Amino acid sequence: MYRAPRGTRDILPQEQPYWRYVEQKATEICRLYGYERIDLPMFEDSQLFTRGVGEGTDIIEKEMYVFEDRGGNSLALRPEGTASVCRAYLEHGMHNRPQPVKLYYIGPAFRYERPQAGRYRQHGHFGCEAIGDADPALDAEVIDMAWQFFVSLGLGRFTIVLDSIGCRECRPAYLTVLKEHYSPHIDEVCADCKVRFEKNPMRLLDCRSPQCQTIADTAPKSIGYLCMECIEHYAEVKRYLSSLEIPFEENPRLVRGFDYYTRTVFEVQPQEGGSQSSLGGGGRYDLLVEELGGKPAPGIGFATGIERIILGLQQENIPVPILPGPQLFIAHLGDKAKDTALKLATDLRHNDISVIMATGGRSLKAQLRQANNLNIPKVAIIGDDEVKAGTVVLRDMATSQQETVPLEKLPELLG
RNA sequence: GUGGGUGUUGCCUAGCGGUUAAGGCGCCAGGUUGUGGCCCUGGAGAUCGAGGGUUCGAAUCCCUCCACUCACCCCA
Repeated sequence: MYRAPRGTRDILPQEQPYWRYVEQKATEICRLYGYERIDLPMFEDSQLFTRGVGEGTDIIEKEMYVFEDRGGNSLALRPEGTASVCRAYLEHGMHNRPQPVKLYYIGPAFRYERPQAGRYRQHGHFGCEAIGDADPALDAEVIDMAWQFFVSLGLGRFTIVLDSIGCRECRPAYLTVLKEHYSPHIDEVCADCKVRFEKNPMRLLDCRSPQCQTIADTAPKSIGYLCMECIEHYAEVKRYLSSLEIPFEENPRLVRGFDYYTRTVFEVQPQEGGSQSSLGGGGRYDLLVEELGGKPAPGIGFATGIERIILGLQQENIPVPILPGPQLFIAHLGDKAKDTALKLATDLRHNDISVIMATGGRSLKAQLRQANNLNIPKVAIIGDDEVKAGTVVLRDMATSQQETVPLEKLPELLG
């Protein structure tokens, strides 16, 4: 028997209310903040991600679904959305639109990882990006947006963690200092850190291996080596956040898993419970558009994992709206009645009434049982008598009351 | 990639060396005429994750593999 591939799953009807709820909250927040929806391809030229996200990252090195199509092109299922949005920004000349361009997307992302609670190989992403403005007020607005999103969902137990990791000007000097701190101890650190030291020294900081803790704890922090502009930018972001009364926690070791980040980085972390350390995250990427071959344009954005949000909703017992089911079930007895029933179902649907008609030639008893099991509030019963009289018996399933009504009165009785 | 846990019908579970693998939920049907839910009766549905081994005999013991799951790593 076939099964869904490892790390993928079916989102069954009973779970749909959660997805609809999250999507509805996401689109609502985006509407309020003036973000427009963009739908992006699920696969791209794999180079877009290797150049954008960065070659030294886990996502590119071991988690990307790369494949060659029949034309010999190297493509990759998107592991995240930011690179694609930047590509679209360039491809469609969006620098000619009023800046910043504000876009959001909802859809799956793919990473080849060992699945576990809240982690899938295909997972739902909601993200938004503002490209074309370096104003720290925009950083604050994006963080505010993430905050308001989680608040509007009803989630209570989460924290915003904030850091600044410098820019093209100050990062090189910082990395030099960081490497100087590590080089006397390079034999003591874990195997991963030895690689990080060479390929991606920023990542040394968020190693959690016990043998690296002391050295990571005592390592110089990026915020101590920011240039004047980055210091000011970071101070402004924090000032705006404070005036918006967004609580945040600074963590000088927050690094994030993508190479494109500059200056502001942040993460939304659950305070407890779930083993996954992040509900969402984002940051500024002032060099990415340029790195992808465009005229320089700063950007900032964030992305969230929908499965993890839903997990949080379920853990916190947050009720979500139920989705409406059919309003009417049509039961019938006899061939003529069946003809009438089929036509009635169609007429009612034209009047925007959701109808299920019995099929399969079952007894009336069985048809009513089915209506009951489907939780449909009203049943129209049509037999030979009703066909002759041009009526139906309309039964209320909750009260067991029923009355005979003319066919043509049904739309107004149900509408 | 590394480690732990678990695999018996659509779902939950019993059985842990000896008849046709049992029960609950759900599904389907019946309990006289055209009426659901409660109750009663019946039915369908399981190559006991797969392969191999031990044994007169394996769902049950052993080995291998696979899947699921949780955690690490990393991330949404």
